[in-house]
Amino acid sequence: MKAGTEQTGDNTDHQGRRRLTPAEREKQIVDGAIRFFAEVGFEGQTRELAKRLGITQPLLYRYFPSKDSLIERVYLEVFVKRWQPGWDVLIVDRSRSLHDRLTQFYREYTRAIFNYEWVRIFMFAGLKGVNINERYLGIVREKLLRPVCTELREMAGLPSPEVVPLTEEELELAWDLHGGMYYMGIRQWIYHLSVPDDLDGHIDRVVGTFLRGAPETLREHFPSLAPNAPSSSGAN
Amino acid sequence: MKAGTEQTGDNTDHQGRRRLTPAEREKQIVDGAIRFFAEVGFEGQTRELAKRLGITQPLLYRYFPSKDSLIERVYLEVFVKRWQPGWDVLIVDRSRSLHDRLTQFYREYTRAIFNYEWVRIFMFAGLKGVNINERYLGIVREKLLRPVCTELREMAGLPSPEVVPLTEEELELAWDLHGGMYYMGIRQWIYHLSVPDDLDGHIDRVVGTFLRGAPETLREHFPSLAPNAPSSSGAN
DNA sequence: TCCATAGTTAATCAAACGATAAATAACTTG
DNA sequence: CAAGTTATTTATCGTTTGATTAACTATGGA
Repeated sequence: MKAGTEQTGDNTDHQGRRRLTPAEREKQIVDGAIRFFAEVGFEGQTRELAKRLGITQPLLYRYFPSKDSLIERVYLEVFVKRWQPGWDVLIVDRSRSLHDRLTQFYREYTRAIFNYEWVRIFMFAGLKGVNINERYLGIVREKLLRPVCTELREMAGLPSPEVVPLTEEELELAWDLHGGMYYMGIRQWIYHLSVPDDLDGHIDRVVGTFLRGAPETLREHFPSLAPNAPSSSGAN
Repeated sequence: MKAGTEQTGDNTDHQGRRRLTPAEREKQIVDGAIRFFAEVGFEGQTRELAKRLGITQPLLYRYFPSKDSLIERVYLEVFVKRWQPGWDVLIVDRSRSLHDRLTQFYREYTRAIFNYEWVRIFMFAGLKGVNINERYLGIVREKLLRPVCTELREMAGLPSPEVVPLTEEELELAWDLHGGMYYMGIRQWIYHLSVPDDLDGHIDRVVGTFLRGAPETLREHFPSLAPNAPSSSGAN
């Protein structure tokens, strides 16, 4: 096994030492880091990352002063600008049925974030206790769940939240809808289970099931506020 | 700062070197390891674990030949015997309403597994790619979701799975119910968000919403099999 | 053709980390 | 209480890992 010429590294042709502009190289490192950390978690080693990128470890430190700063950059890249402004208006557009709106929203939403990198990095961040999750889920609550609850009030013929503030119980019902959807991503990218191949049809059925049941649940939850409310408890 | 007597360790009185029976010590180590790994993940260091246990690091290696074997033991302890046999029969007990059964099941189920250790270790295992998750979720699918789908068929007045096999789409609907529930655990123990304080009431509402909507969804999904089926598409 | 600089090679440091061997002290037994 | 067993500690080894440095190489724009 003793070769006359010492084996040079081995990866990526030695001559292929392409010289990228700093901007290109930085992007390449960040993209590679996203994929790498999504796979192995943030304890992944800089040497291994460099190897996968086909560059040397010291070069990483030419672009990022520390591993932590690189991780910070990964967070930024993955989570920023992931909530599309159009979604805000979509949810509250009463010219369309709530079923239509929610179906379209979740089709776009799942397409936007149901991918290996997003789901896993978000979970790693949560387990690590980074504040990013709470911030992001705060957006989900305010821009999605709260509006959905408002629409459900309307659908159920109940007073608007401006008259009777939303309760935690209502928000929890909306969280349940959202959680059922997101759990698909977890099943797929963390538990390695199969998920619906007809995603659009599935979303349609889930939203349909929810919207068929939720208004009645809400009326039960606000017996005194329901339209033509039975004064006390009404049997099924 | 130079003390005459070298400071001895610092934790748990040096003289407190209690000598436990091997069984006691082993249990103490396993319990501590569960809590420790649930918090920091399996990359947590044996020195830190020992410190928290108030013992020295080499002692760990008297009870477990390697860190991996300790982790293996943690898996065993956390996941074994977590599916209670009574649940199997509860789900299919047609002397009670499906609403009752599912409500009781999820009350017991969440009480059994919605805790810091279970939720986090299960997630860490999933991210690490251990086979344990697939095995456990296989049980969930066969012992919970499939039976639930069978009961939904009955409820919707559709043929039993023995006549018309369950479709993936139906199972996905059941996964959605389950996922919505489990997402509560994730929100609480991984994302550090608040969850319903009235858990029983919440479960009741979620199950109610689901059962109110699912039968109709199923009938839509099997238009030709539905009782008094409208031959083609029926408008809402 | 020149030369600024992207990138490599190689070596190394200090701290962290899994694991081991030898020494020590707590408990048991006769 | 003496003797033996073994739970636990002390000290340490070998490796990994984030981070740094110095010297060298070669790409590609002016």
